[in-house]
Order: sequence, then C-alpha cells, then structure tokens
Amino acid sequence: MGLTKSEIFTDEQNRLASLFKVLGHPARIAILQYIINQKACICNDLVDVLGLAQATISQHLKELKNIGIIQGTIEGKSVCYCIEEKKWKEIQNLFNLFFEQDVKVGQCC
Amino acid sequence: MGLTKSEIFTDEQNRLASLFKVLGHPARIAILQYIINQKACICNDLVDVLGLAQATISQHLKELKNIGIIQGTIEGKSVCYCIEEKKWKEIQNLFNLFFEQDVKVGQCC
DNA sequence: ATTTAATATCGCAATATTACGATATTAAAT
DNA sequence: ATTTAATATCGTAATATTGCGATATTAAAT
Repeated sequence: MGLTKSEIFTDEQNRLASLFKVLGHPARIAILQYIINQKACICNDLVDVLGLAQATISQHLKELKNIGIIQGTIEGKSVCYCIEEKKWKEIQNLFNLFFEQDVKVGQCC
Repeated sequence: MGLTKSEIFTDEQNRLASLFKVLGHPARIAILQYIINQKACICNDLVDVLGLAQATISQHLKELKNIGIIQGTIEGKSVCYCIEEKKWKEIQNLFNLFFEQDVKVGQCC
C-alpha cells in the first residue's frame, strides 16, 4: 500500500488533485511568492533566501516546472525562472471552477 | 530527512500549503464532489461509490474535517457529512488572494 | 439482552516525499 | 586550458502518506 489508486478516479479528479498537491508544500509556495515579488530569479537566490540546500530547491523548481506554472530560461550559466502567466491563470480558473460547483447546500445537517 | 522544515516558512505559507495539501488527493476531491452532488452523505455511501475500504474513507473524511471544509453530524448510528459552506468560501478566497498577488510579471525571460 | 449496522481507530506494510551530500554538466571568466 | 559559478541529477536516509484488515465503539433494531 501507500499507492494512490488513481485508476478509480476520473482524469479530472486526478489532474486537479495533482495540481493541488504541487502547491501543497510551503517551500513551493515560498518559491512562487519570491518569484512574483522579484519578477524573476535564479536558483541560487532561492538557496540564499530560503534556508534549503541547492539540491532541494532544484527539486522543488522541477516540480513547479512540471505543472507549467513556472518557466526556466537558460541565461549564461544560470537559469532565469519566472511565472508562466497563462498557466497561472489557467490553474486559478480550474480551482475556481471546482469551488463553484453548485454549492446549493444549505445546512442539511 | 523527509521532514518538511516548517520553521523556515511563514505561518501564512504553512497554512496555505497545508490546505492545498489536503485537496491534493483524488479521493478527497471525489469525496467533496460526491457530497456536493448529493448535498450530504454518510461514510458507507462513499465506500460503495468509490472503491476504497471503509477505514480508508474514514481517514480521508477525518482530514477533510480537520481543515473544516466538511462537517459531520451524528444521526443515529451513522454520521451525516456535508460541506461547511463558510469554510469552503473562505478557502476559495484564500486561494484567490494567493493567485491575485500582483502578477505584474510580463515575459521577463 | 443480543444482534446488527455504521463508523472510528489501531497497527502495519507498501510506497511516496523531503532533504541533502556528492557528483555531473555546462558556460562564462581568467 | 583551467578555474569558477550555477544548476541538475543521483543515491540515500528519514519521515510521511496511503490503504487495509482487525478491532473497538456506539446506537438502533429485534
């Protein structure tokens, strides 16, 4: 066990969950906020600012890149990371769609 | 290792990440969607509908209850679960605030 | 009182995640 | 050509999560 049974869920549920999951770590939230404030940054900036090892930051950046929410451009010997605005808004939209499924609830219990 | 270093992040970052994290599993997304569609449900309904064991569903319900996004009311020998609308909207709001931090980005790289 | 039904909790095995040191890789600087 | 700097990747240890069977617990039904 320990294996999430993705087969039994819809693609939509799996996709949505995997987006939430990537944002479900404070280091990745901190990275995104830093990139937003600075407009862009390189990996080493983050190593200095957050107190995590270079290998760890690099790994988190990779996960963020995987869902497309950030983009990295090689610039000499460093890589410039910035927000991929289109994907950013797309994800925000997806989340809002999820939260706006008719909650016609009312206090039923 | 394997221990998230929460001390080095702000409370806001930790709180936000932990909310995302709870939504970062397809079973919990599926549970929320089912509750919304049915307006309410009991644990056994979910066991029947999703293909997971009772112990597993109960565990997921507990995590959802922990962040306050659902509420459980004892009703005879079963427990009626429903969406806690207030918290639901609060979380949606928090997420939107996160996504609306000035993304004045523009393609910088 | 006993049985039945619904749920919660415990304990455990399998897998995943987090973090980091060590080691590539690559490009600029000397 | 060598050195320096920035990043990525590999391997590994520590911890967390997922899932489930077994076992409580609790309340209704018989």
